[in-house]
Amino acid sequence: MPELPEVEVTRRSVVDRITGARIEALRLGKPLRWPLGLQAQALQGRTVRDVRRRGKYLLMDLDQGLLMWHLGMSGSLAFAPPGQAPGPHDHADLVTNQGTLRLHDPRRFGAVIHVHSETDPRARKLLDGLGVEPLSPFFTPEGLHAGLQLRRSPIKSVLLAGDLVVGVGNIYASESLFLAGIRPTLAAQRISRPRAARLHAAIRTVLQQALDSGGSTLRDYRNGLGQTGHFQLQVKVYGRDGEPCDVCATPIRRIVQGQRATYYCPTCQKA
DNA sequence: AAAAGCCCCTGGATGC
DNA sequence: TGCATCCAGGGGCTTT
Repeated sequence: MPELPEVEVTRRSVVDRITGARIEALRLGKPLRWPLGLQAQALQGRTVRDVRRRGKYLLMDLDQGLLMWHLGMSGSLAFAPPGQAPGPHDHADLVTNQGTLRLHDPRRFGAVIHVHSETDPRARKLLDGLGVEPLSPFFTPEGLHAGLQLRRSPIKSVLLAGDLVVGVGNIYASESLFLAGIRPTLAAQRISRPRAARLHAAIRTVLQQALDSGGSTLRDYRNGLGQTGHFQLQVKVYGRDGEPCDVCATPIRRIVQGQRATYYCPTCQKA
């Protein structure tokens, strides 16, 4: 679920309130994807300095150490109403003097990881292979084109892989390719320079529009204030199998690539 | 080194 | 209503 826009919306909705907070406890529920790393005890008394985002990871800088969060497929991170006990799908409570940040994650693909710093081997293992941030100045048409030249996989799979450009998940990969007019099955290396430039622009446009809409809520997603996103109301192809394309009325098609659903318009997205 | 598959887990929708 | 099946926004790990 949570792709770059959802993670970024979450970050923005919690950063002000959690920054400067003093951690009283980290209470864990059912096990998440990875073990915490250090002792939850070690977090007691630490102060939150900042919350950053790298790809789909939230990086919470502490006065000593770093807390990494991942929302997986079904996770959301939000302040719990005062006094409300954790439910069956609440698996981590960061209790602070400025409120309790609660990770709600029914499928438990999410993670909370405590490391000494970003250069900790455990952190590096997860962060080192990540691609460029699509909304940063380091994401350029030339760089994208050069990276695509090295890949023979279908462009949709390359976008999803996250080692070239981060944060583009299953919804936004389909949406970006639609906006760029590129067929998801096209081998990445066959994308010309001008089309790579269009794709570059499309990725930025789609992610920015999603950010402006507060992300997409298909089922579980909520921001740090418990609010849903609305970008799902603007999708052109994702989840619209058989419905007419907004542009040309051709029925939208659903295929499977790498065990994930892909949606596209066979008319608007030629090869 | 890149690419393809497998798997983690739970709940909701659909179909019989 | 009950049960089986399929599907889901991610991504690390293993194998080829």
